[in-house]
Amino acid sequence: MLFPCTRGRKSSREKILDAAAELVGEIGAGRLTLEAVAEKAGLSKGGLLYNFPTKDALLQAMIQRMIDQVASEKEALREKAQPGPNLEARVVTKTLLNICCGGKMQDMATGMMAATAENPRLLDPVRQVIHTTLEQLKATSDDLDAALLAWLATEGLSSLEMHNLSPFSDEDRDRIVKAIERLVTKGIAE
Amino acid sequence: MLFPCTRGRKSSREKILDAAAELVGEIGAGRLTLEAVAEKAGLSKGGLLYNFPTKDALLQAMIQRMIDQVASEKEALREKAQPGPNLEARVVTKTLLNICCGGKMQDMATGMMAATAENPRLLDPVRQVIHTTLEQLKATSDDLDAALLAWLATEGLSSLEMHNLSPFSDEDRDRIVKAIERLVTKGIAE
DNA sequence: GTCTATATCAAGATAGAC
DNA sequence: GTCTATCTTGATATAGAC
Repeated sequence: MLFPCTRGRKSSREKILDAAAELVGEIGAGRLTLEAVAEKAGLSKGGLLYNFPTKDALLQAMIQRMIDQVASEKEALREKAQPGPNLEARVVTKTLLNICCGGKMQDMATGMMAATAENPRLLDPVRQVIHTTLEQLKATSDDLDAALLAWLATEGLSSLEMHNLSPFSDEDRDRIVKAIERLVTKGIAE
Repeated sequence: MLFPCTRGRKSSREKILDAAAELVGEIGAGRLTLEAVAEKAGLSKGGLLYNFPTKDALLQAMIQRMIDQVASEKEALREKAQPGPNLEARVVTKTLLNICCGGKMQDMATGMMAATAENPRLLDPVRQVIHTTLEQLKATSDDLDAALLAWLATEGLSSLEMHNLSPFSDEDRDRIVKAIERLVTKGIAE
């Protein structure tokens, strides 16, 4: 996804995407209205619609930004990754745990939910990413079972956190993250 | 959730809930309209609103029915479960794999998505169930790490399938289910 | 590039007939 | 208990001024 070179301070585009992501978390995906987004971004409805001609365009951009963020986090982690077994799986799980679940970047969640609600086909690019991830895991894992389970457990945790359904305390979560690491390096017991 | 004793053929209520669940899968949660539900259920909008005075009431009933289905499937499986380690975790994962992911009962998914989109607070009862599940796992698991990971992996798979994001073939899925079973009985390797 | 104003439309909900 | 209007609201999108 290309867009004009906007060095310096945040472009309207970015401000709008930020506002939209926050809003979904606050009021729910189904209640995301262009007017509310415009207000939160400090813009009028007309100004918003100059940047994103339709609501679908806005949602699509939210999804794409999320995908790009995940991809770049993944690249960064791949640089620093220790060699060893199930490398790809370790990178994938750590990426998800860093971006989606843990931090402030719950845009991921919210963007996806908004898109799903509005138009399931907007998730097609995500489908593509997930498909590719599976291919890579299959091609490179030393212990595929452990790799898949670690990946799925991460997706599970991330999914619960997305929907604000996570029952885990900080200590619980810490324990889980460590267990996932252990699983992906040591495998399932005989 | 109590409702009138309606032996014999399906009550309007049930037909409406079925229709709503199917519709969400077909057209997306955000496009679930009362009119569409009414039509699919073979009713008019007025007739629908007699049974469920508001859209929230309809969504709430969808959620509750889903919770009840999961609970009763869980009870059934608990009866038949083999004694052994991590029993609760085995019951929980098998329940999820049977109900949510595998079969025809994708109501679960769809109901949840519709509710999330419309009003995140409608998921409160689900939050309660998940919280209780965690408590039970903590109280009864022989190997809590393995129990939690198996549960989360199941949630992850179920979440992908919910959103139609699963990249797994039937063989893949079979392999994963077996791996989850192995994890929950054998644990993580040392 | 952003604003105001407005057209258009569809959705949820109500009232009252049958 | 279900139907057919009808009301009301609010959301997307357009047109054209600044």
